[in-house]
Amino acid sequence: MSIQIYNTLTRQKEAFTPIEEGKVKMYVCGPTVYNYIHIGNARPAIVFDTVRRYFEYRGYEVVYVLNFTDVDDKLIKAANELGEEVPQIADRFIEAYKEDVGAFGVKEAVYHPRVTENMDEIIAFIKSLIDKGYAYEEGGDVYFRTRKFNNYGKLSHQSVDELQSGSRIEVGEKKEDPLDFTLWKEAKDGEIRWESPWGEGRPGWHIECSTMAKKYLGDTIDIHAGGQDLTFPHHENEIAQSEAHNETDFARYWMHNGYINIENEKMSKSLGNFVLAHDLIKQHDPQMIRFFMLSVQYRHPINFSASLLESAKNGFERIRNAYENAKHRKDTSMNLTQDKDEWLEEIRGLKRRFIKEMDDDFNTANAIAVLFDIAKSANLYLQKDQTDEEVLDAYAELLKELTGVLGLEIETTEELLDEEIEAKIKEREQARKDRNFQKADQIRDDLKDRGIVLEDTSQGTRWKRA
RNA sequence: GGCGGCAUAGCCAAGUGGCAAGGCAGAGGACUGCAACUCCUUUAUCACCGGUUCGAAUCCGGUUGCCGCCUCCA
Repeated sequence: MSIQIYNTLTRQKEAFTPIEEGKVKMYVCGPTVYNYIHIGNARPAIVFDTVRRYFEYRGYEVVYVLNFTDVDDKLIKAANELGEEVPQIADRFIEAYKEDVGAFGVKEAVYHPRVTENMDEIIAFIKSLIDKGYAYEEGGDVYFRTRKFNNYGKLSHQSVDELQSGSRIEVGEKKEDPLDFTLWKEAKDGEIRWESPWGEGRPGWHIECSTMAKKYLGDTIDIHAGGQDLTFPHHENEIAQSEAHNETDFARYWMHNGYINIENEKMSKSLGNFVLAHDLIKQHDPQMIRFFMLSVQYRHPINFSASLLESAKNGFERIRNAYENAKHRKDTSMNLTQDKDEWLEEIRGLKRRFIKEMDDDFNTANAIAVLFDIAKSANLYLQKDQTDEEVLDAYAELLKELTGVLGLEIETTEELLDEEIEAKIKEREQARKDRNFQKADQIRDDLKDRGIVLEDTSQGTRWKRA
């Protein structure tokens, strides 16, 4: 069974077949780095990181490219407001992006190209489009001749005429046609600029992705991904540019993630109702946030609220508990062989289910449901009077392996306790033996205040961090 | 106006023809010195109306409500 991907281009799930055996060339539209990212920006980062991890789990090499838009109108505006230069701002927020997204367990891309580092390629790309008649220069700007590209609208499933009727016609535009879009923009006074055959200026937004995808991945890539709102016009324009230029298909599979809503309203920087990832990870376990995001199918919208986060926290805790319980029980486990094989077969079956769910368009919601079933199964096994080390290991390893595929870190207690706390726990155990429960409870309360939660099991007392 | 999405238990959320997954919260019980963890039990006329079918949450037609894109946006 192969991996199925819902392709925006065809509006259906398709079996994934790579261009090159065993390799996935994947381009994800990255952020414009003029501010900290909000959690809506974090969703594609997390979702497509999970896609990447799953491909890798299934044995593919993934060439993962995520670009940074480090020059555009918003950056220029931010620079003016803050009294800084564009490159300074870009550098700062690229670092912030990597830090925030890293907290969510997102791996670094193989390539993180920046617009300003690919200016020669971008200019050459535009020049070639002009040579082919797909673009024209007008007063220092360069525009793409949209109607000349016959397949325009194939991704968003709109005809050029329908788009035309809905489009705004700006007064004083230099465009031949309202549907044409900017490839190169003439610099205004004081704006950051690059030399070009059309005078000093900077690239339009869409051209960077076409150029950098080609440079790092080739004329045709396997997967192009981004937020739903990029479908039109951004991705549609990329297709027009790239296919006009390369004269071949640009991307075989297009993936788009749904929005995050706040109070059922779209969150966006322009609406001002956003939650910055940077702030959120100070208040909540970022791993739990990732778990929350993956608990919904990536194409569906997610509503965001404190109570939903609380619910996710408790759910994630359940999976972590099962893992810790299995590991803890192992210390006192005996090796028994009677029904070992049945349990190991059960464990293999659960793993197959996880893979089956992920194969179906990365259905992380169902994959997480399987994680809960593994936790339940492990907990049931742990109820037995006697357990087998191999089975306990198999449960713990499976939980670690599959949470890892989702980019979730299940380990919570790498740090060892200091001696004082260790001594307190021993002291309490003695108190319990002496049936001095008042003292025992006192110690437990004290440690709880210090963030250490104690649990008494039939195999002895164990602790975890709150 | 064009294109598209969504409506499933108190909440979240899977499920595209065959007795409605899973989680959170609640209630009751077991275990426990008490807790915690865990286990067991427990809650759905799948927005509405009509149709196709032996059989529909799922397919078709219609209705209502909410949302997105068509303009910078993940």
